[in-house]
Amino acid sequence: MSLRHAVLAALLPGEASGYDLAKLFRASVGNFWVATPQQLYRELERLDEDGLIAGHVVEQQRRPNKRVYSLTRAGRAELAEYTREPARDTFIKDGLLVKVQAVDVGDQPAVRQALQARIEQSRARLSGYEALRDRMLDGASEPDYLASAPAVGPYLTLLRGLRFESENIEWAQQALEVLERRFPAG
Amino acid sequence: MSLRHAVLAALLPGEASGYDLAKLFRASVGNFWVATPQQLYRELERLDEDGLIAGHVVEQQRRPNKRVYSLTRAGRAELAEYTREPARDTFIKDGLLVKVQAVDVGDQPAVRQALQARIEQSRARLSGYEALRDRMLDGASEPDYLASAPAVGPYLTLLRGLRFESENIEWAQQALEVLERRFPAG
DNA sequence: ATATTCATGTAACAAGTTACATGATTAG
DNA sequence: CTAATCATGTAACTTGTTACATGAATAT
Repeated sequence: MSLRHAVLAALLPGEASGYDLAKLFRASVGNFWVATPQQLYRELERLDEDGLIAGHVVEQQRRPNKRVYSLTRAGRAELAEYTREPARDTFIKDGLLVKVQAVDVGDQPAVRQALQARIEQSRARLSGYEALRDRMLDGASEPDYLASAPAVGPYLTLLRGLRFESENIEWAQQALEVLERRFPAG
Repeated sequence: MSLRHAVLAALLPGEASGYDLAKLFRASVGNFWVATPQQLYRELERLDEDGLIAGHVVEQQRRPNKRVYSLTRAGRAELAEYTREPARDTFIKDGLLVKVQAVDVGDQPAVRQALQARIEQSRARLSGYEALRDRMLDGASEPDYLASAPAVGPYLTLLRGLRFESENIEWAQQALEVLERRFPAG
């Protein structure tokens, strides 16, 4: 299990609350590790118990108080250790592909709609990632950024997200074209 | 949960034993749904109980007997129904990306090795998918196949696998180049 | 000789999902 | 005035993982 390492890696750029992490996992980190807020809150408790992160309560006037966590030295060491361990394979589950596999016995219009929805979702994510990249680059060229930035890991994973979503769009469009030729009416 | 639908979809092209399915899920289906043999055996029992698949024992002389399952009418209907249901998002967990995210505090040579291993794994899978595609096409051109084949779903999901693995290779190569420039020594 | 393939399972444990629960604030 | 955001959790239930278990046949 390495939800714990995904959480540690997500905390690398800086401290965050459970709520912040939930947003991060919906946005950028979600590209390579999916987790629900409930999983995150539970994992944060454990990481805190194990001394890999340290939390402190930030009192707020107009908002509920929040507990903000950051990596401890032990947490950083644990992450470094993780990069040395053999990792399990990519783990993917994509219901849309199950639908496409079943399209010949299924409901064609429904499958097309699902493909169309995927295209739109991927476009939205792409925009989000492009905005994130622009914020990271902050006007610099990519080579300059990669040479001078304090860290390149988050940029590389972002690149992967960009590629993955573009790929999704292209494949879904190809699938739609095939289905249109195959079932011209419905 | 739709391991059950992934299993039903995997049985679409024809009957299979638990062992056969385990191989399928390692090979082609594993592109969009990962499952271990244990999960599969358990799910096959349930699907059988629920009447969505039917199994019969095939007695073999030189091999252990096997239980071979095929879709029932109810199973096919369940799959068709699934194509109409709203699906959850892509669900991805990729430890390699966690390592890359952590590369700046981690062990660079280890991360590079992991990237290299991913490239080799993806190349092997690509070859497997290409062989599968050639067997499906059986000498026909893609448009001819798509027009005349009894089903297009399995071909479309295979295309996705091909794209996904090519993509993996390109991204990993890009990441390696970035790391080589960033950490020229180690 | 040794490893891999064929073929199926049980049991204990760990992790993930879903529903429920609360409650103030701010943006539209 | 309604929806979304901020902020965190509990509890019940469903899944998934790992280790163990067996045993013959075939490929190297």
